[in-house]
Amino acid sequence: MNALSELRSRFEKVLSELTSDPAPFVGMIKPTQDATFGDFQANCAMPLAKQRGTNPRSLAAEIVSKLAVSDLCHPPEVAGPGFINIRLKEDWLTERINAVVADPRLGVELAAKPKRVVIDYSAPNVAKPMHVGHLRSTVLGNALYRVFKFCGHQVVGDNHIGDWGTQFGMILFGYKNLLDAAAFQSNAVGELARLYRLVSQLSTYHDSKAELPIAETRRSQLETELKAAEATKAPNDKQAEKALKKLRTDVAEILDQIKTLNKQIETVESSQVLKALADAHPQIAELARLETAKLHARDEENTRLWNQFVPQCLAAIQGIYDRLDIQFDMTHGESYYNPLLAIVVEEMQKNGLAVESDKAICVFIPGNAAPFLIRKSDGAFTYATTDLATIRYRVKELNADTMIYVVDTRQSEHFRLLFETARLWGYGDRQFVHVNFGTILGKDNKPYKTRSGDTVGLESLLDAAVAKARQIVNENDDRKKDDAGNPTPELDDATRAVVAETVGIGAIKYADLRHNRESDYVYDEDKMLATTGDTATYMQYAYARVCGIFRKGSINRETLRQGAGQIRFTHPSERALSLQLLRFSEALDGVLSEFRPNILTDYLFATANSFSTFYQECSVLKEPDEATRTSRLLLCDLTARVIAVGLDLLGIKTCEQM
RNA sequence: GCGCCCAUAGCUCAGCUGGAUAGAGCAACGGAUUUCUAAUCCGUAGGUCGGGGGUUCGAAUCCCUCUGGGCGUACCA
Repeated sequence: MNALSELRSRFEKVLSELTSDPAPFVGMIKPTQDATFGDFQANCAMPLAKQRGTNPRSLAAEIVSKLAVSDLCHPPEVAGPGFINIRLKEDWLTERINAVVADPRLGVELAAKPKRVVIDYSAPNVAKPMHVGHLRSTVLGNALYRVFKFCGHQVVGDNHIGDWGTQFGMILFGYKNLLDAAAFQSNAVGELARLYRLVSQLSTYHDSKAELPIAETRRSQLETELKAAEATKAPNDKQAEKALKKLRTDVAEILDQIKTLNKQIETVESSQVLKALADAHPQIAELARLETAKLHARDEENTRLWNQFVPQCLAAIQGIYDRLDIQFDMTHGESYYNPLLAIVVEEMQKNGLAVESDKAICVFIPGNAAPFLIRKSDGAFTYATTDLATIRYRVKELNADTMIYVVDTRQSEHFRLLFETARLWGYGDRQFVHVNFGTILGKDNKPYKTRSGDTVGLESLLDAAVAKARQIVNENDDRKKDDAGNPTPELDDATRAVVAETVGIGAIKYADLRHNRESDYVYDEDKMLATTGDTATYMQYAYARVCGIFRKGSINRETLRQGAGQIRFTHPSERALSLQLLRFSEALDGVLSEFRPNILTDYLFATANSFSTFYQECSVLKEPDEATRTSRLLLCDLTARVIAVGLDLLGIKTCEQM
């Protein structure tokens, strides 16, 4: 048990005498923000005194007097308006840290009540190559997957790929009408991706052509309105001021839209080849939709092509997963649930949850303006239907009690409606969580795109980061010198390549995980691969430095751990590092209770920092006193294990040597 | 129009179930190197937590309001 939960359980005994619901007050015991107040502080006396109408300081004193904690900390002190400050005893700390040395789980207990969790993450579309938009769901979801698993929960990682939608119809249409057979022969997936882009581009072109005049009409309308409003506006009329502002924004927006439309038209019309194709296929969007419908209706040819394409696309995606070290327990795409959809809709209509409206079948949830649409007016099902069928499958077949969706925050409304519908449908006893996250932005603070406006492919992103990492690895290794100042590079070419891959991929993942998931963040390669600061590299480097100690001292870490040596404190940095290492499980608890891996990145950064300070202050191999040397070696070993396991839980790898 | 989210140091961000002088990293400035890997460490400076009001012993955190931004808004997922 970690120090925090130990303290909390001791406090709970006392607090339960003072209140019928001690839980929120127990939660007010936290690590101190400022080390001068000790290691932990309890803030519960003030609010509890308010509740009981007594004096907070004397209540704090009363709590302290009843508290049985003399085995683990110094007598708690009451400070300020009623804070209780706690400093752990060295004896207790050394006992705990030595226990953790012998613990392969590093002091993290398995969950007492394991949950049956399904985590739905990554979910790319097979029709198009993975791009920057898939990064967060993949990285965040996999980190949560790993932490849940490590903490003893039964986890199913499910990749709910898009293999059944409109996009696939575009591929089918493209394959039948626009195929470059030679290209398909040499690189099938690449050609399918090109076809998707092409069909998508051509149908956008026709849409834009149709929309442009409408937008122009709207523009002149708005501009007229704006002029009139400007002319008639009385000074100091706040209402009119506001309306005017709104009009100006509207005009700016419509101009922007017209610009986009013109650009899309221009792109096609500036190319003779594209223009000819566009003219040859005026109904392309509709025909592509028809292909989708035929697929759904089990058309023989489309089914055959689907069976041929999907495995190839999946194999291509798998290449990226391998490189990112991402695993799933199952990959059930949308197609998997297709047979269940009609039943779901029928059932929901029968029990009155869903009704027909404008020829579509909808679930109306009170308090929500938009209905939850489970069948379109043309008879096709939507992703809402699929998601409902998926919930039923996960409950019935996988026995899930918790279902986690790692999906962009822009889909919040969908999940609110989905979860509410699921509750009405009879799954109110299950926990549903939308682990939402923000957008990855470019340096212009707009969604990250290439200069020409295309989405950025994930593969090229990885390649760029790894190439940059390779430069850094080269520079660093070439800089190494012996005492006489002669260069002594340590890494051969193959090793440098491995280190670069580890550092480059780690940098991307860490940059994603360290931010509060709900915030948007700016993708900045220079920053994530900076050789200084809060980056994966910093922790990977700390780990490599520890490994260097063992390598140089020819020390076997297993033997060391099983020896009779003990960790003891001879320097403040040893105590600080030990306390930090003992907080590992607190960090993991935090990740799971809030679904926030950034709590773990914070912890690991603080740990590596703590280690770096210790490393600076305390020599290990050169330490003459053998007991102290062994103590420090044990501390090094434990630090390395915590950092390596912690990074592994984030899906980030380490190198013995950098 | 309706709804959701955001605004914290020069920059990028933590902190948000209310708690002690608001924290990191980068950048700036000053120090540490006969190195167990300086891809490091130590220190200094930098903030009316967007503005205003309210609740409270106490507010970056909760409520109201204003301003500025982002996103979503029934048949794409």
